Amino acid sequence: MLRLHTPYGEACSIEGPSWPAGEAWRPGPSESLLRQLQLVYGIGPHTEERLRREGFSDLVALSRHPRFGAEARKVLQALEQGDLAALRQAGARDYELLSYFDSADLAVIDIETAGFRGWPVFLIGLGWQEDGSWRVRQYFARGFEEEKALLYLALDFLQRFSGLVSYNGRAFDEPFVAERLTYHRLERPHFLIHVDLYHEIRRLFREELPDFRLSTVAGHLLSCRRTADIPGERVPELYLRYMAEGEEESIMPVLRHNEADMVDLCRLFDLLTTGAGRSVA
DNA sequence: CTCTCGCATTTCTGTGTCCG
DNA sequence: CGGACACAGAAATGCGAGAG
Repeated sequence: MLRLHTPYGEACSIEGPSWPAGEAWRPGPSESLLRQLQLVYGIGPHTEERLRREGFSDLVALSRHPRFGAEARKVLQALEQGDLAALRQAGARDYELLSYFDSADLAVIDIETAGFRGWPVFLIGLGWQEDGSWRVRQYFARGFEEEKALLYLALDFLQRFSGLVSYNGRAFDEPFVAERLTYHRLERPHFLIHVDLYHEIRRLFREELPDFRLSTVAGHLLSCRRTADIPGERVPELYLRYMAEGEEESIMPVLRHNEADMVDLCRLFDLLTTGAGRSVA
């Protein structure tokens, strides 16, 4: 555990594991987006199927259609220019816009907090790709008084990334951190894309999984079993005990839990984007 | 051209589920 | 406990074909 100095006091960083990443992709419009006729206003599932039967297999073909051609050309232009706002407007999800980003521009994030609302954040796990490898790092606050320094360190590190990857982070991690930044009068960072794997995995594996908690999903899709992991709801209790008693042993299960979540998240990301990550890290 | 009917799409409303 | 999103079903809107 490394003690780091900031303008707002001290916090800690912990270097995590590193392992080979899945194959990188070439940024640009993706094939699957080009085949999505429903990006054109006025086309739903039924019309898309009918158009396909008539031979309009992608947006390029549809651009010659008498009725939908003009609108299809607009979508094509947005695809070529990488106009993320227009593509979102047309119905593209952030996951589908990933192809416009280099994998090195994305940071995976998972936070641990002392409670659900109004409580401080005390641990921020970050994962990223560097030279073809995944790397994981944690920023840790040993007490509530170190939260601002922790946020400063995480923010400083995140500056080099333009996108976020999380699990339920749109609803939890991002608004939670935003609220803590406002509390500490720190500026909120802006990301061009936020891929929330929770919703994507729910859509893709709706029929196959009993529930969609991260541990369940990782157990099924990554064939990994966590030994002696703590459930998330015990995190606040263990952190409060750690602060009261100062015993490093009480917080170790939480640090390991967050690290395991981070590794699982990075590997799930690899699995969805490149099909890699099935092997045990 | 105008009106109407039937179907497809969009919008609205409600419910369930994850995160510590 | 709050908030974002997916999904499902209902209500509203839009479009095109056919008849007068």
